[in-house]
Amino acid sequence: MTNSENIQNLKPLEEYAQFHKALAEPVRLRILGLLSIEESLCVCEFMDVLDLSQSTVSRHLAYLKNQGIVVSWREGTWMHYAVDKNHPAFDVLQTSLSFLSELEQSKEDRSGLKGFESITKQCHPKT
Amino acid sequence: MTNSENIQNLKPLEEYAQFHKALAEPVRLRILGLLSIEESLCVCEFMDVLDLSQSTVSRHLAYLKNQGIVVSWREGTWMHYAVDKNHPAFDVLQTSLSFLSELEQSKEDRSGLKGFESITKQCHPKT
DNA sequence: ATAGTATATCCGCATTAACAGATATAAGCA
DNA sequence: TGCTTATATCTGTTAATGCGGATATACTAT
Repeated sequence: MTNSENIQNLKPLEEYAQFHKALAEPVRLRILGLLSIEESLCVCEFMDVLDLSQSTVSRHLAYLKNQGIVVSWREGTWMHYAVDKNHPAFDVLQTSLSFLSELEQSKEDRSGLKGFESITKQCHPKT
Repeated sequence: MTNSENIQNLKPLEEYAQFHKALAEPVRLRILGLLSIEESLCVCEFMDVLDLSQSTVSRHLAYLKNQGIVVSWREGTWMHYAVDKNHPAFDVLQTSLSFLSELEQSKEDRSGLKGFESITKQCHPKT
């Protein structure tokens, strides 16, 4: 029996690969960079800071939620997202986000978030 | 000026995303799992343990080398590979490999490596 | 019930990436 | 020099994935 015949052992490995795949996109890294300093954010905050369409942001957030990296909850019409501390590989995620926080782009994003908050606490209308 | 207009800041972020992309494939994770316990291995050892073709193993090793995650050197006809401790995100890699080492598949791969060594110290001929 | 706002999902398009076989290249030995 | 062995690269195929616009769904206010 070859080493890879035990399909049962492959599944956790593939899930772990998917975990890294979730972090393998600049957009999702930037989202996580923002979520690591803010308890919760809504989709339009991401839209503004990242300069991306609503559907793009929504899909990436769904991706991260599907991988169990973020949790979400709805308050009225607003969705809130936060990093999930119960993820099996949370230590890896934490180390990854520490490294991410030192990147200039991540600092720039966070500055953009602060600027956002100073203008309004609510989402601005779409234009 | 929007937050993402500073292309100079995006490059390190994209490189970091590529780093995670290198870890986002089960085959490459298994390769790194083996390299984290063996100083150096050659292509046919990977072929045997992973049950993959020579070209597939060679390409994945090239991918990891391109990302600066492994280093390689040639001794005669044999190539040797090792994890690169000088990678900027080595801490992240180390944490990732620690988590990986707890997965059953990784343990199984390492057992397969030991079995390989006990049979022969040299690569067996292709059949 | 309807309109407004926020979010989720679908669609078509374009790009990326993994696979093994075939082939090219490099090093060592007779 | 030619053969053997090890490794790198190319090729065609298949599958996966990101994008924004359009549209569907959910919640709130009137």
